[in-house]
This record gives sequence, structure tokens and C-alpha cells, in this order.
Amino acid sequence: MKVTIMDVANHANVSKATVSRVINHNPKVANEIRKRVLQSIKELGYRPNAFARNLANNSSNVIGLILPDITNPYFPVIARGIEDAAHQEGFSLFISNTDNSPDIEQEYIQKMAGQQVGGIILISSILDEEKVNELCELKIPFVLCDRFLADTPFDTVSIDHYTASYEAVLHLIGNGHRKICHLSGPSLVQSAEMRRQAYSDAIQEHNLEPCIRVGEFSYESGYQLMTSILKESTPTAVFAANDLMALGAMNAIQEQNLKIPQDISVIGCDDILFAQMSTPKLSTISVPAYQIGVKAVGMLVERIKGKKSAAENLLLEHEFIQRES
Amino acid sequence: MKVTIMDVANHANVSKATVSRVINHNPKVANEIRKRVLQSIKELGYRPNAFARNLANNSSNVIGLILPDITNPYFPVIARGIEDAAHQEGFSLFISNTDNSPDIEQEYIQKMAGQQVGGIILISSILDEEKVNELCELKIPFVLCDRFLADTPFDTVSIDHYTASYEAVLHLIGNGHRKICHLSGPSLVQSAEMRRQAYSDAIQEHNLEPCIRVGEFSYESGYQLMTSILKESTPTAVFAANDLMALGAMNAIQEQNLKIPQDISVIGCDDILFAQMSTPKLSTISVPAYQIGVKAVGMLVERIKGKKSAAENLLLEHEFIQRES
DNA sequence: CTTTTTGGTGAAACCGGTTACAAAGATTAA
DNA sequence: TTAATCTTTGTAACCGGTTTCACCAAAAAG
Repeated sequence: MKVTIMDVANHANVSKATVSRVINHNPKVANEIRKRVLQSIKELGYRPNAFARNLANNSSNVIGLILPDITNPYFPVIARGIEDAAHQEGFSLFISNTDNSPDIEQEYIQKMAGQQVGGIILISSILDEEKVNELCELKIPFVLCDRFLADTPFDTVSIDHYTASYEAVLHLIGNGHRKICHLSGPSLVQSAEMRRQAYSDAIQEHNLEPCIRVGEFSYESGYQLMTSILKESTPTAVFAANDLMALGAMNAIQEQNLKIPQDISVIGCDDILFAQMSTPKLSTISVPAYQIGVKAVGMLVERIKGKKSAAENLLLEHEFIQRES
Repeated sequence: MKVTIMDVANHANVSKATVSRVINHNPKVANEIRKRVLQSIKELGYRPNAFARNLANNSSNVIGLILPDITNPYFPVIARGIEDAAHQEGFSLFISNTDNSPDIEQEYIQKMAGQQVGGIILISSILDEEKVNELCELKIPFVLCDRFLADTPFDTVSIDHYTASYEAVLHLIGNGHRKICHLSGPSLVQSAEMRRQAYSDAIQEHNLEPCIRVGEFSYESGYQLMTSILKESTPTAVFAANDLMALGAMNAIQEQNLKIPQDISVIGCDDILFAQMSTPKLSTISVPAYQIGVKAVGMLVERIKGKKSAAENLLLEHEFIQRES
């Protein structure tokens, strides 16, 4: 049988109120009694029931994390940052994968809301106006991470995808490349959209020929898109929307016995662990994923505690990392 | 203000009991009234309070996952399997990283137990007798995943690390290798221990010279161990305790301008995503990580529902995957 | 030596649900 | 027509905590 606060109270010969006070470090409990209660708690192996507690003070110490796919190497780093920060703040972490499906995303948000999470960190696939309104109606704190609409009423943390990508493409152009392709992510994903836009703008401003292929944020997709490109022509550089695609593209390029970077340069984005393990090592845009997670929790907790009013839009620093590709 | 069951009851002109019945799909509610209640729920945007619910029926629909590090590419796959299966079964998922620290592990187990999780899936770093006893006293269902002591009172899911590793080493020996090194994981981690043992046994049985280096389950560690080995001598094959180490070792080997597999063969373990992306592609032991996760949830849920008595020890099939290394 | 203040404690209400039980109305059997 | 039964609904107790408030004893003040 479970031991309840009542058992402790009886065992220590006090009322449940007193036990509760001891648990919550309420200072106005006589030292002697406090000791007795603590002793009883030990002896009985009492653990307060979190449900009852949360119910009584109408608060929750869990936050939810909804992301596309923990299996994609970019996200575990964010997740880790979130988890570490959350535990630091005394929160537990729910986690859910959406596979970029708006329906699943919706379902999980509802589910978490129903589970009384204190707030949700959302790395959303697709957030349109309508969706945002729905979220507002849930009356739950949200922090949007990594990707989102320009004008949301929520707190956000991310990097400046546009500028980062723009710089990367500029870097290629500066190195004399004139035929630069872009492997883009799913057309509805905001971050993919911004990278694509940055690429287009940079290309246009230099009067170059754009070449965009849209696929998934995966290794296979990168491989396939690149293979299909190589069937038609041979660019001198590729800018991929993320490292996984870049790695896939590299594989496709090498299969055609082309040399990287001599024949084709490749730039990725995210700087996942494996960017530095590939041969040649992948040049990429480094994203402070762990920090994004940490900051997201910081903002969310502030909002949960009601310390914030206006929505904050935080952009962290990115960095172009020149490696061997 | 939050909408409670009472608000709904008033709005629909019934008692809270009836509303509760409607929510729980209790069949004995008149159709007309059911409709009215459902209507009110919609209109008021009512969401039942999970804390109150769990408190009332003294049950929890969340399970906890404690693992070493979600950032290690092997674990997200297990985690994904767990998450998918958990949601399928109507459970939510808590997640925590221990970094292989027994203390942190202990802390998180306590925390989850205090959060009233229905059960815990533990991918534990170190589980000795004493620790196991502590877990037993928590009176919470546990499923041990991937690594554990031989004789635990808990359900377990894993592969046969020993046999898998033994076969891999045998494979190398069969290919004529006589100088085979082993890069091992942390000395206290059970799975590392079993792989090491399998290596030792296979080597001894063929009267070969063992060569074991102990490190971390990381890329850097693999790199360093291999570098130090190469300073002393040049083996013809390396069996690494996981793919990350194998990849690190490959990097070290290639830096010395040695060819894989011509000069040195490398075998890893886990078959992480990047095993197939490296050049050359890494030969490895494929572990059904996703399935491990799924099975773990299955067993845990059965136990939570009290459908099991004896502890079950499940071993899933592994497979040696011959690639290019 | 009263009177007021202070500090510590317990009784009871409350958080938002679930559920055993009683009761009322409708239906069926006698 | 009346008794027996079955449905459907409401009342109230309960889950395990937190917290307000009243109360009492001891200390401080008058």
C-alpha cells in the first residue's frame, strides 16, 4: 500500500498540515517537530503524490517538447539542452515526435495540454495563422523553437536562418562559384523556406542561374536530389538545407567519381556531430543547438511564472565553419 | 479562468457525475443528455484536469525513460521506438539523461518515482546488486533495456551482446586476421563488459594475443585509443564496442595513411545511421534499436496493468552487416 | 499580574476529478 | 393495478495533498 501524508502524520503524531509544512520547507514549524516528521518520512519511505500536489496548487512542473523527429541528429542536441535546463529549473520533460505532420502535431499539443503541462516548447513543422490562433486559445505558454512565422504572438528562439544562409551562398560566390545548386527542405517548413529565400536572393543579386531541388531533410533525400541534378548537369557548388542532405549529396557526388571540393563544393547547415566525421569533413553553418534549447527553457519558465508580458524573439549567433568540402 | 467539470455540469444542467460518465464513455447515459453534455464541453472548451483524474483513479498514464545521452546516435532510435509505442498505448513519455553517472541516474529515478510515473524504462549505466534492491523498494515497474546484470528481478530487453560480439570477432578471425584489437567502452557498463568478454574468449580460444583499450563510447575516445594503438603497433583488424568509437578509429587510421580495409579492418556495433555514410562504409553489428524500444514499452505496459508475474528476459535478433570496412 | 503579541499547531475547506450508493422514473411481469 | 425490475441520474464520499483560519500557550508589554 502507498504511504500517504496521513500515515506520516499519524506516525509522527501531528496533523497532515504540519507534515505538509515540513515538506514545503515552511519555516514556522518547531525544530523538534520538524525532526520527528522528517524521521517518520524516512522510516515510512514516504514520497508525496505529485498529482495531489499539482492539483492542490494548481500548477505543473512539467514542460512539453514537441519536435519533428528525435532521430534526426540535429534535434537530440536541442533536446539535450532543453532537458538539462528544464531539470535545472525543477521541471520534468515530456517529449513527442511529429514527423512533420500537422495532424500529429495538433494531436500531441492537445494531449499535452490535457496532461496539464506548464508550457510547451514547439519545434513546429507548419504554423500558419489559423494554427497559431488555435494555440492561443489553449492559454498555455508556448516557446517556438528554430522555426516559425515572422509575426507570432509567442516567444521564439532561433538563429537568423536567412542571414546565415545568405552568407553561406555569398561565401561560395566569393570563391568564384557560378553554378550553385540548392537542396531545399520540405516546402512548408519555415526554416527551409527562409534558407531557400536567402539562396534565391543571393543568386539573383549576382545574376546567376538558380537551381533548386526540394526534398526531405534526410540523407536519402539529399542523395537522390543530388543524383538527379548530376544526371542533367554538374554544378560547381551545392548548398544544402541541412547537413544530412549535404552528406547524402556528398555520397552521390563521390559515387560519380567527382572530387569534393575540387569538382564540387558542398556546404551544409546545422553542424551535426557527423559533419566533422565525413570525408572530406563537411563545411557547414554551425547552429548553437544546445543553447537554443537552454534559452527556450529559460523563456518558457519565465513565462510560466508569469514574469513576462511582451513576446520576445531571440536570435542566437550562428557561425560559418569552413572545413574541407 | 479554467473550465472545470462543474462548469460543464451547470452549463448542461446535469451533475458532475454525469459529465464524468460522458467523458469516460460510460454507456449508461441517455443519448439526449450525452449530446447536451458533449455540446457544453465543446462550447466551454473544457479539458479534463489530468492531475485530478490521475489522483482520483490512482493511476498514471506516463512512463519514464532514463538513458545515458540522447545525443549519442544510438539512443534516439530506441527512444523513438519507445515514444511511438508509448503513445500508441496512450502513455506520455518523460525523458532524462544520466551521462552514465550513477548519482544522476539515482536522482532521476527518484524524481520520476515522485512524479508518479506508471513505470520506468531504464537504460542504465551501472546496476549492481545494491542498486537493484533500491529499485525494488520503489515498488514501480521497471524494464531494463540494452544493458543489465545477468540475474535481475526485472523485465529486460536487449540483444545477446556476447554472442553478437563473439560472432563479429570470429568473422575477423575467419578472414585470416591474427592481430585484432578491441576498443572497449566504460569498464562499468554492462554491455561493454559483455562485448569485451566475448572478444577475450574468442581471441583466447584461437590462441591469439589480446589487445584491449578501454575508453568512452564516443568518437573522440575511439580516435584517441586507436591513435595510441597505432603508435605502438599496427593491428590488422579492430573491433570497436560501438560505431561511434569505430568511426573515430577509422579517422585515426586514415590519418596515418593506412587503408581500410586493406591495411586494417574495422567492425563496429549498433549500426547507427552514420555507419552507412562513412567512407568506407562501416561494417557493424546491427541492433534492432527501434524494436527494443517498442518491446520495452510492451512489457512495461503489461506490467503496469498487472498482467505479468515472472520477469521476462527478451533477447532480440542481431545481425552482422558486412559493408566496406 | 493582566493584557497584548507572537509562534506553532490542527480542523476543515478546497483543488477537480471518479465512483459507490441511493433514489426516482419508466418498464415489465404478475 | 400493483409489485418487481431496470435505467438513468444525482448525492456524497474519496483520492492526497495545500492553505486559510481559529486557537492555544508562551513570551513580551503595560
